[in-house]
Amino acid sequence: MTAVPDLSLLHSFVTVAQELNFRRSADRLAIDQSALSRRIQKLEALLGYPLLERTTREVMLTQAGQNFYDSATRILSDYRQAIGDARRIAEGRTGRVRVGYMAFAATELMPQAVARFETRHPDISLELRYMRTQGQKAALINDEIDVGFMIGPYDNSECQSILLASEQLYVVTPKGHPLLRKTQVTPEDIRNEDFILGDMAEWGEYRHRLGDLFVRSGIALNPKLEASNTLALIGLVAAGLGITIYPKSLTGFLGPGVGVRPINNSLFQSQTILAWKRNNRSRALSNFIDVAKLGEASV
Amino acid sequence: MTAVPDLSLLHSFVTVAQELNFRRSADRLAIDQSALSRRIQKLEALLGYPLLERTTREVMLTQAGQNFYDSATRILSDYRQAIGDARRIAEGRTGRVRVGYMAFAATELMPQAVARFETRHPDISLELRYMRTQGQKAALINDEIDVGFMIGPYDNSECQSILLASEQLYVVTPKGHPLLRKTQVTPEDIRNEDFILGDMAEWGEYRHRLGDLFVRSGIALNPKLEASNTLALIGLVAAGLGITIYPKSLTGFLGPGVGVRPINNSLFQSQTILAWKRNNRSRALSNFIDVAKLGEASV
DNA sequence: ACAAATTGATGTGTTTGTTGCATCAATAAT
DNA sequence: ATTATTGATGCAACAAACACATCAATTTGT
Repeated sequence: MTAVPDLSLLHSFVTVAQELNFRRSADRLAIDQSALSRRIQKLEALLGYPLLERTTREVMLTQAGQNFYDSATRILSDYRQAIGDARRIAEGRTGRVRVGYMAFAATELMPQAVARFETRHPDISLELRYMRTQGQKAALINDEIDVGFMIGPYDNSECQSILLASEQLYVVTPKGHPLLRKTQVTPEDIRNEDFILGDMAEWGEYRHRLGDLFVRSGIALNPKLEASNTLALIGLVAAGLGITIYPKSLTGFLGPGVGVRPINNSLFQSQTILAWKRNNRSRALSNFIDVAKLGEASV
Repeated sequence: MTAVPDLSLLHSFVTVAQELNFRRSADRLAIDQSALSRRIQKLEALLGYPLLERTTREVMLTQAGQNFYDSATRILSDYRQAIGDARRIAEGRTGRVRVGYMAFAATELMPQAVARFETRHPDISLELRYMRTQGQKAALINDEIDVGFMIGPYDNSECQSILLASEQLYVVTPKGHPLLRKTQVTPEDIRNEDFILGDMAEWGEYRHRLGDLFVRSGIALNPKLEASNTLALIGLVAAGLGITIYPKSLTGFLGPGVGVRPINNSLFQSQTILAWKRNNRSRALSNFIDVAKLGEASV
């Protein structure tokens, strides 16, 4: 590894190269002229070639010195830039937060958090990535995202999370379905309905959560059909092949062919959490979390 | 001006960021672990923000640290590159030599020197500029060229020169001219000839030199015609309007309409020198001079 | 469950390197 | 000829960085 002269030497040289006068340069550097003279000597000794041509009356740059000066100023400037960049990141005034989000947060929670964040922290860039809950968990562990809007709860020693929203689940039925005659339905009401759900690949975590809910309510969850596409799923419901269950935030996006009713049971909630890795000390991230908390569930 | 941490600190940080272990890093840096620990502390204190997250068992980069590391490696790499570039220039292994040349050197001296130089120093680029002797002198003083092939001698305290060639002067006459009956002519033979010379603007230095020669030979130099263009000048000679005087190296480029004879007098020589500024310490230049010397006059 | 090893941090005396002061020789200006 | 200014240098004083020994915290090995 090549010997790399200290920055004090480099800075001294740059000053002398600008002033072409040791005494004035020494004044600017606030050191003695002799010290500066020795610094330049040391620099040249380390490099192994002269940078300055000096007589007792005049100082001028050698060709190598001219070239080195050009490089040195650029390097010092880059260095200061790097220090400033890192400072901005450390202070959270810039940087980047990679945000994962899934469908249930896509309509309200994530957009609102993002909107608040952008006004408060315009210097911090956000990268939004649509990922399902499972993918977000893996992405968090692998440091591919910094924070994720996902279905909760999530217990993992490496991660921390807060509950952002607990929203009522709704049944989605074809238009004219008997359930729509009531203003709200109970778990009992849907015990014998046919269910159409997204397949495990697409709805993995949600399916697990729903399965859990039904077990705890003493109802069997037997999906009659599976659909891998949301539009297709709603289409199947509208076609009268069965019903499905959606969180409230998505009930406004279902089109005209279906009707919705809330499930009147405190268990039938979908929790959306915000999760991040504990060891991620990014200031930008903590800023994002703070902002996202403003929409936190008051439950 | 922002405080700029020393390179030893920067280098230490880069090492730790790579090893993520203080002891191993200290070994690599060949210093004590405690010294390294303090270096990192000092760096962070200078910057004002932490770069590393350390527990007693683990070291990891903060975001600012990661960013700073990326910048730091690039900066160190640029720095080493700059040192190497300047070294190559200092050693004359790269660089640029601006060469001025005039007509008398254009056919042999300059091309041969350039050819030798390009094989020996392929990394050094040459810039060739056609200039007359007077122009070269001004260009040397003004640092517009590094070295010049010109008519000598040249005495100037700022410049140094070596004699490259001293070539015989030839009379150039129309075909069938009486002087051509002799194998060589004397100054006396041309005492009463009509002379056609280039004008002062084009032939300035050469005219001065010729005038000097004629005075020292006791012969008046009365140009009958002046031409500003070399081809026109030779045309006028071929047309029988007079004779002119050329150095040997150019006698092969005169076309069919004229004849040439050497002037049998040791004074009638044209000296071509290589001149450069004394304070030009460019290694590339001294390399060029060394190569050009190989064609030096043995006189 | 307990001892041994490994982590980074810290207290302390020593050393190395840098500085400022005074002065020098060389050169330019007056 | 005198004076002022240039960068370089000898030397003593100082400050910063260092190695050594040790610490508390934590993991590893048995």
